[in-house]
Amino acid sequence: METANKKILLVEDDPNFGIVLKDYLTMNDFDVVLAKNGMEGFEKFKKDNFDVCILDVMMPYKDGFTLAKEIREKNEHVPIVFLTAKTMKEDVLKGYKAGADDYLNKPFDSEVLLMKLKAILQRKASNGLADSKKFEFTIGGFQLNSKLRFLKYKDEEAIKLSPKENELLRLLALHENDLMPRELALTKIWRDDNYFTSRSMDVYIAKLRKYLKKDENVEILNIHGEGFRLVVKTEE
Amino acid sequence: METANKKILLVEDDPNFGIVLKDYLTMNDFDVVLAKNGMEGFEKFKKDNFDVCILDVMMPYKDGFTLAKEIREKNEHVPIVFLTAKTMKEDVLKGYKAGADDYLNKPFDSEVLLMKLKAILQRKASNGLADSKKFEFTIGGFQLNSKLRFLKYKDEEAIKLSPKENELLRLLALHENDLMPRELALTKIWRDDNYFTSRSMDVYIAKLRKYLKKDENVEILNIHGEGFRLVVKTEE
DNA sequence: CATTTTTGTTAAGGTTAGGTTAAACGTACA
DNA sequence: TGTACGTTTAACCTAACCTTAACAAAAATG
Repeated sequence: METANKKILLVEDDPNFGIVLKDYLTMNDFDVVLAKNGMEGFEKFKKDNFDVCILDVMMPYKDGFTLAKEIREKNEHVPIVFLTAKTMKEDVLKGYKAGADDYLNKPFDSEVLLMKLKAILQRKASNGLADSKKFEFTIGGFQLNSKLRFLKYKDEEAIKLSPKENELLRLLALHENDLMPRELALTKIWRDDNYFTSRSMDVYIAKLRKYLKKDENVEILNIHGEGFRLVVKTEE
Repeated sequence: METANKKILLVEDDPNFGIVLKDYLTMNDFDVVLAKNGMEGFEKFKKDNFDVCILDVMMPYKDGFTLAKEIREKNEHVPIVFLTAKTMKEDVLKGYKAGADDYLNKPFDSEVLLMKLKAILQRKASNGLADSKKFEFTIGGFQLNSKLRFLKYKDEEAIKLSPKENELLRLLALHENDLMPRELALTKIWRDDNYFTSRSMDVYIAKLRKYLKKDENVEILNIHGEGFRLVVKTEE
């Protein structure tokens, strides 16, 4: 499981409802930042990294849609959920156009909100869009702890990873089953993209392959000229 | 002509409702393929490329969630909208887990559905999934993943494609059943149009034909002096 | 129907990217 | 000053990729 709580930006102008909802979410292990209007919401958004934004539609100074558009300009992927007083078709369309991920009509069942949040976060996570804060990975029969830099296969003793081994495997894991471009690793880990750093990376790929050999369902494939792909075969 | 209608796969077991909804969507400039159950829906999905899938949740043989999972295995990105009879919390969560993009409760306002579809298509489009970023194709019994550069026939092991093979097949797929002008491939892929590049392209056409031989309903036809045409015969 | 042009196909050749191992290098630290 | 560790560089080899050549077949041309 993930250790760090997910961060939510909640923008709601009704102070009573805002505080109740904030407390409810906090009780359910979210870190909540509450803003009283669109203006304040945008300021707070810029100053932090949020996993989800929950925006009331009807607000003074800056309504939810306008705020959503501004947020989208800063961050293309952060999930946005709208809260609205009643179902108005125009609002629904407007919301989706502003880049909404979901929609809730007030009054709503708080449990439904919770489930939607969980589902959205899970979807984003599995889509690989998050996260610079992810340190623990399951790779087939392996457990990678990227903070403590070790790789453990089933019940065997953990293998210690060097910084480069660790970062490279972590990048691959973040892109599991997808392309991890050569250039990405070189710029992120080696901070330079030339012939020698590239060869160095190949050496590390070889090392990782050696470690991962223990599980035949895990392998690092090369996509010629593009990069590498960490594949985990899921047998039936 | 890039104004081709968007293609929808509609899977709905109630024949009356299915036909009415299909007609309504057709009237609104969508191309709709209707399937009566999950089984049939999956068959039809495999045989074509859709822009959106609308799935009823409650269906005989194969329910909407199972179908959604199967669709996700073939295509990671196609938007999926669920139709469900009533709001059941478990279903909402299950749906999002299966990779839903949206959710509608029956009975629903048909205009709302239209708007959601438009919004979803727009969102996908603005997220850069236009022509230039489309990389998953169904070609008869084949699945082409143009990002990861592989071609998979049914459940056989994926064939790796070289960059040129991949781009060429992708261009052909983008013009499925239509002319893909020689000159287009040469300028887009080879960046030069002369005798030698043209011969090189012919070599690649031969390679692709060899791969595609596995499915006798798929072939690359030559249009003398013009270009090539990727044809997928749909029997029945 | 002979000739030219275009396409189909296979194979050889050259070039570059990647796989792997080992030695060299650098730095921290005992 | 040496040893331990992480990293880079070198070296050698294989695999992947693309082009070119060569010849055959098909289609257009006059």
